[in-house]
Amino acid sequence: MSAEQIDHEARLVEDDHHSLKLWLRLLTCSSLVENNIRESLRREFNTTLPRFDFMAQLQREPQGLVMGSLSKRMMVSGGNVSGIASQLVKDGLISRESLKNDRRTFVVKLTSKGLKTFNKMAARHEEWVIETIGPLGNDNIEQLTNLLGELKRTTLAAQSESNK
Amino acid sequence: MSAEQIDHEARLVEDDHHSLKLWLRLLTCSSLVENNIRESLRREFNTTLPRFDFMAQLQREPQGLVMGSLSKRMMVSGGNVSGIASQLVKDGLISRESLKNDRRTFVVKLTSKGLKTFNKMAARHEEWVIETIGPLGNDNIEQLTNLLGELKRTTLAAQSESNK
DNA sequence: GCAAACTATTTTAAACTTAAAACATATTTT
DNA sequence: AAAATATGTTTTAAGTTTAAAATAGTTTGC
Repeated sequence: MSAEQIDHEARLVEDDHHSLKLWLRLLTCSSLVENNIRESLRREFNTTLPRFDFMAQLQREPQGLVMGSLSKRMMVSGGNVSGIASQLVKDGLISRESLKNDRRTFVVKLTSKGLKTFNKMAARHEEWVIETIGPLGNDNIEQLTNLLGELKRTTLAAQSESNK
Repeated sequence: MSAEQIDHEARLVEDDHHSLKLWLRLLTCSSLVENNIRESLRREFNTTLPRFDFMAQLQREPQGLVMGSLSKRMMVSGGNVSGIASQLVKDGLISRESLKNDRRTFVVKLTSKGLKTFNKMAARHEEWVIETIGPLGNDNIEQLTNLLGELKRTTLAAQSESNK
């Protein structure tokens, strides 16, 4: 393992461009952190990142969210959100009920059990993240956050451009 | 869609910490770019990101790679790599043969058809990435790349720490 | 008022992913 | 030289994810 420390960037050759290098490094970093968190969630709470993410979205919207909105926030397909919701309902962590005025739409909310469970997980989650990212130092963290904010803006702009 | 522009960070509340914010933003950015690339690969070449990634690793190692090494580079399970390899062999894009001295290990290489196919895809891939990330500007790209390099280092360090 | 178009969600079928078990081969120990 | 252990890969079984089709309900245009 230590003999060959390798990852997505390993594919780079000399004349590749900076954008490509940045993209591969971005992918490397987020995979590294993500695999970390994913495994911790499984180990300590026997749950998955998507389920955690789903609950996290609800935690800060006590009035609940509709499925489509969750799909957009989580950036995954509607069918996926639908499946996760079914599981969480079965586990009693969320409620799902249709709206009075539009019976196509469903609103999902954390149950009180769901909220309690989520709070426990969120506390640990933050600890893991701080363990992983914290050593980078506050200045770097802040700079990185700002630059990624720029990247997010330009990426979204490029997307809406191509959807014209 | 434009009415509620939302993503992973939407879960943040005021007193969350900087590390957490950075992690969510990292996830947002890489999901944005990744979904972009993934869809383009499907649309234009009817292939997937894992298959592309697999071939990309081989492209710069003309002498080929063993399965375990690919698994590490791609940061996915061995079984996964094994499945992708089977597909690519079936499509004639890679060859897979066992070593003389150790018949447990398999070396996979791009076939000439595989190389040709990959080169076409890689050229388009780079265009997509440049369209997406390029607008950020060279200075930002370079800074971001460096900072992510730091993050990569500290994350790896944190990991080897916890594996002691 | 009713057909057509649209919207929100779920279901389905196929592909992907994983952890763990199984398999095949190598190396080390006794 | 067995037996035990280690290594590299594949298979398996279960879960996840997606795009597309299906379903259900709503709105619009005539």
